[in-house]
Amino acid sequence: MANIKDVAERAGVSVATVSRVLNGHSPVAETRERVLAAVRELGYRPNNVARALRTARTGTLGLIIGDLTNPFFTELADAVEDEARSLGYSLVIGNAGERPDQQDDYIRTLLDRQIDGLLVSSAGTGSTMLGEVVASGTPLVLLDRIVPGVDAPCVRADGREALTDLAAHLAALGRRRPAIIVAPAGTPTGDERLRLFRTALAAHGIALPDTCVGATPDLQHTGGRAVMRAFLDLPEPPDAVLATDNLMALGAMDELRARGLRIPEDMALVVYDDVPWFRHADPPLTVIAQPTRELGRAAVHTLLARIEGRDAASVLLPARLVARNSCGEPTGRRVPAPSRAEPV
Amino acid sequence: MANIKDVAERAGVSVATVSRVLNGHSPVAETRERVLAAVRELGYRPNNVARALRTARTGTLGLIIGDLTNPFFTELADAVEDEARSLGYSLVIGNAGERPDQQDDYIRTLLDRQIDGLLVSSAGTGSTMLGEVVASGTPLVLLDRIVPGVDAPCVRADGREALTDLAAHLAALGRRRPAIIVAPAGTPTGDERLRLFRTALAAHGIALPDTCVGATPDLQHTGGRAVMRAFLDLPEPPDAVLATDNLMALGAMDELRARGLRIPEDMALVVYDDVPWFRHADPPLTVIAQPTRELGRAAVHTLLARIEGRDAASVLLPARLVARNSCGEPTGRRVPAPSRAEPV
DNA sequence: TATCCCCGAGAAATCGATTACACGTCGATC
DNA sequence: GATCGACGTGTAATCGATTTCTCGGGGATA
Repeated sequence: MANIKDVAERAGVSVATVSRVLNGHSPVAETRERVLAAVRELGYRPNNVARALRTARTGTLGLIIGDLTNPFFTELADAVEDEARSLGYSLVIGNAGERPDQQDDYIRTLLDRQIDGLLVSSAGTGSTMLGEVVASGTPLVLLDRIVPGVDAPCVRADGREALTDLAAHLAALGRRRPAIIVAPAGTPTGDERLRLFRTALAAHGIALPDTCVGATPDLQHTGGRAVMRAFLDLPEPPDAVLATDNLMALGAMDELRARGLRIPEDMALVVYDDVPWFRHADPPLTVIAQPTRELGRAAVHTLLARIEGRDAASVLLPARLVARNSCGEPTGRRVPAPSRAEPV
Repeated sequence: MANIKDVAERAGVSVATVSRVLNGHSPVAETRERVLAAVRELGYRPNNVARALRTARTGTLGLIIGDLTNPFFTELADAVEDEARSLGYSLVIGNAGERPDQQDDYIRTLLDRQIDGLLVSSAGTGSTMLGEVVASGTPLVLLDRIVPGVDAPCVRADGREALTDLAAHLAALGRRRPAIIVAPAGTPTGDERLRLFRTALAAHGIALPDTCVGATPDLQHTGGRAVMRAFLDLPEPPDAVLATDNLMALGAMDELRARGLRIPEDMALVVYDDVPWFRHADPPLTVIAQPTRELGRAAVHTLLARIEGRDAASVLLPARLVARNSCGEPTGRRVPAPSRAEPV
């Protein structure tokens, strides 16, 4: 592979001139043409490793996501990638697999590769490396998940409005015994969703007793299924369930089907996160949709602000209720906002 | 951030010694301990950019996938990532978004970053950069998709056996008018699946007329829906459809539902690629499952072989039919092989 | 006791770019 | 016509590691 020296020789100039031409620093017509011709003829492409060493900028952002096989994170990663790319950065995606140790491992790797900034959807709250990232001065932005004690802006969705709408929706449909499937207590995201849901229900005089709060240690579908099983075995089972993650919802649906129970007749189901196939499910699922792509975009901008030394605050974007048919509602309407047709 | 010079000073040795200790080249007890202590105290971590410049090895592999939001590719990427990671490499994932120009862009970026090797699930066959990769000497392995004219080993699944089983399965269930939804003619993967399916059906005396071959220009669910619509408008609609991609299957299912048609009573449906939620669909879908994780693993090994200068041949792993209920089959059996319980 | 070898460790070259500094040339100004 | 500035370009330092070459000292052998 040709290097800058080869180009310089071929063009009959010094390496400094080549560098200046290529970076648009000061050169003029004649020399410029000779250099560009040499570049073309040799198929020269600058070595980014060398450039990064000298400039201390790699043009690479890191993204750690909770789980590569979770469609919510995938869409998020896709959005981040798009935005980073359009701004001239490339992206290294690290998959934490929902394991804090693997996450720390990955953060270490990315730090060693001298990325310019890091986005993290943290798996759990026990990451020791996050503190080190902040200490090392590498710009850091949290995405989707807060981590207590880590001093970095966080870009995420606010479920208050959507959960308020959901409570109204359920109340209007006569559901009086709601339940929720969440991450274990102590998980900030789970705790918050539980709290907001409970508050929103209270406004309609509906209680959310502790027996109707099911925590899953894993955030997987097996956990969701186990919780649904426990709900159904209750003396007075709930008549509506909010699954706070798409995988847990899958498990819950399996348990319902296994017992021959139908959605929404026997049980209303609402899912957090709008995974593409939910709208094609039978019945189409009522969901709380996070503004995934906007989150990704905002996260990149926030991170770039930090990288460029501007300060950047946390961002909170509203999630919204998308009412389909899994609570008994006629199709294609948003509640309680004015109806809005949804293309299928 | 501390550098090797700081460590050397603190330990009272030269930078060369530090490097040797850290790379295990020739160290001895006493000096070694001093160096390690200094490393610990300063929190030193080697700068990989500098190391890469000197050694011409970045310890990074590139992976270009067709579409980040397609669960098949996600699972593949996850598998590749796992394997690469366990072998001490990190992975940069590039998302081609099924667009050859974006793919070329990405390949360029990765090449500039001096990755040690590249895995590509090519979007289309029109990539001009793939030739350049080969020419540049960067080790290249194709994954899942062949690209004619590119001289590199390819790791992918072989559908012959599965499609043979599928033909037998459909014949046994009395389906006589099968159809297929494929990528447009000229797409190697699509052409091959069509050819193999047709041959397999012929062995049972079943024809696959051209009217029952529907090509979708996009590989998305809208295309799948359009093709299914055309099939259903035929004077004699098919009684079984093979969708050769999970997204196209989604669209096909939408069209069936919109017409009030049921699976499998009114139409048998089989899908290429076993996306996790297919087994939770209603009815659970009969699929042709590719050995995704094995493909990812094999691809990494093949690429490493190339990187280390050993030669490496193409790899072909068998896909298999997983019969669930979408053709009318009782649940949980593989056909025609002996039945095998499948955990749900 | 003298010679040779081996081994550990330092000095310096190196990877390929960017960039501070210095220098020469040219036109403009007084 | 001499001086100054601006401008274009070359020389060389630099980024942080690895690695070659070299040297000094200690142990073994004759």
